[in-house]
Amino acid sequence: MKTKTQKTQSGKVQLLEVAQRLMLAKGYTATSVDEICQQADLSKGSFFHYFESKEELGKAALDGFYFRQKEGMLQAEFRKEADPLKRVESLIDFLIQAFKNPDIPKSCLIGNFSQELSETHPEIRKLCADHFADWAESVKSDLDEAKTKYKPHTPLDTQSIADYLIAVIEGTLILYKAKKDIKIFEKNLGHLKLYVQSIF
Amino acid sequence: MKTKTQKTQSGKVQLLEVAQRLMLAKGYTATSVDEICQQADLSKGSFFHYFESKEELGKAALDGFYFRQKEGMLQAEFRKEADPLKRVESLIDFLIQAFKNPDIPKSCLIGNFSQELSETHPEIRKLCADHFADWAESVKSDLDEAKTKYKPHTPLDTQSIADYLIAVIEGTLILYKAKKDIKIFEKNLGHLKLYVQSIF
DNA sequence: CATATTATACCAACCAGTCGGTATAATAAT
DNA sequence: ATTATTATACCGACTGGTTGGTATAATATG
Repeated sequence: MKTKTQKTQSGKVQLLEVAQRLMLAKGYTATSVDEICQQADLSKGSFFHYFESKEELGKAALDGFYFRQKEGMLQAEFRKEADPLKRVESLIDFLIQAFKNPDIPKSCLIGNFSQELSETHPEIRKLCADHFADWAESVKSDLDEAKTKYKPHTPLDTQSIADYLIAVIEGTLILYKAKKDIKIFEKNLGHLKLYVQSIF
Repeated sequence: MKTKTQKTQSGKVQLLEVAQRLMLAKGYTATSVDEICQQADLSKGSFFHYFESKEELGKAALDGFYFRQKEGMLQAEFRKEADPLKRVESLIDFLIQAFKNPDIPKSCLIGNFSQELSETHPEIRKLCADHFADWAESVKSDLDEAKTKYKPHTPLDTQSIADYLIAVIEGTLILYKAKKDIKIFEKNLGHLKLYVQSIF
């Protein structure tokens, strides 16, 4: 019956989870392979059995992070909302609520890696750009639907509005890390929501 | 007459400039004291003559960065604009123009340090929070003036609008580092400007 | 048996920081 | 004015520890 992983997760998954947690908090460079192994209760030999380098682990952690975020979004309740504009507004409300949850890390691996590694790790920079683009695309498709439905008088560049939404989130995370005041999420995302409403 | 430092800058200034440049590009952790010394053409002995630790250098570089940015803002032409609302709009235009200049680094030491060090270096985190607060205060005072002058119908939380402006800038920098497309500044700051106009 | 997983031992390079010392110049004492 | 004292700027070797990474072997697992 208990054929696979009954006591604990596989070594690879464990390493990825620890790496993600540490890198969300301290970034890529300040997170050492040794510390990851320690906290994953595995040896360095195991680490380099699963990942051929720290950078490969970084890429895997980044992909895993984005995949989980995307899954969480797609399966969230607000996605069932029929009206596309309300769906965008609900996305913002969903984020406001999510950031109120103390168990949700106030950090984004894509933003962290983009800031820290864009000049030194070109492949990771590219991955960040791709994930940002994919994220923006999913927002853009709702905005396009809303545009078709509500035909606003002013011309709308939905792509750049989606990018803007991401920038507000990433910037708010940075501000939060300095101030450590959770209210910044509600306030900033509130402004963003008002803006989206104002242009439709 | 020429009593002091006519040929080259003092060692301390040189170290600070190199540190700022490297940390703007690669962050704090990935920038080693050795590399700073190499590029500043000074020995490690000299480094620790001027700074008692790497963290103290980080603080000094952070303060210096903010001071320069603030000076640049205060002396900019748009500050002479009499109308407070136009002054805020001109600030945004000023930033759009500034980011078009290839010589201006597309990076903010306050944002970088906040993201990278907030969990590990509490004193630096505090410094970031203070600088963000000071920056926001300068924006808020213009917004307050505009509020008094134009008496908008909707109630305005000028403090949170100022924070929002900073978040948009910081988030846009992160997006830029991934995408490396300079147009993101004009687009995102354009949305911000529209929002500010819409609420007055 | 063979393959996947884990551990141990090790490495060279690099890390922040220390140390003892020198060269120079400003200041004080004679 | 000359000498003694002190402070500043700087150097480069060195330390203990950490870094990412490797080589090899033990242990599971199928």
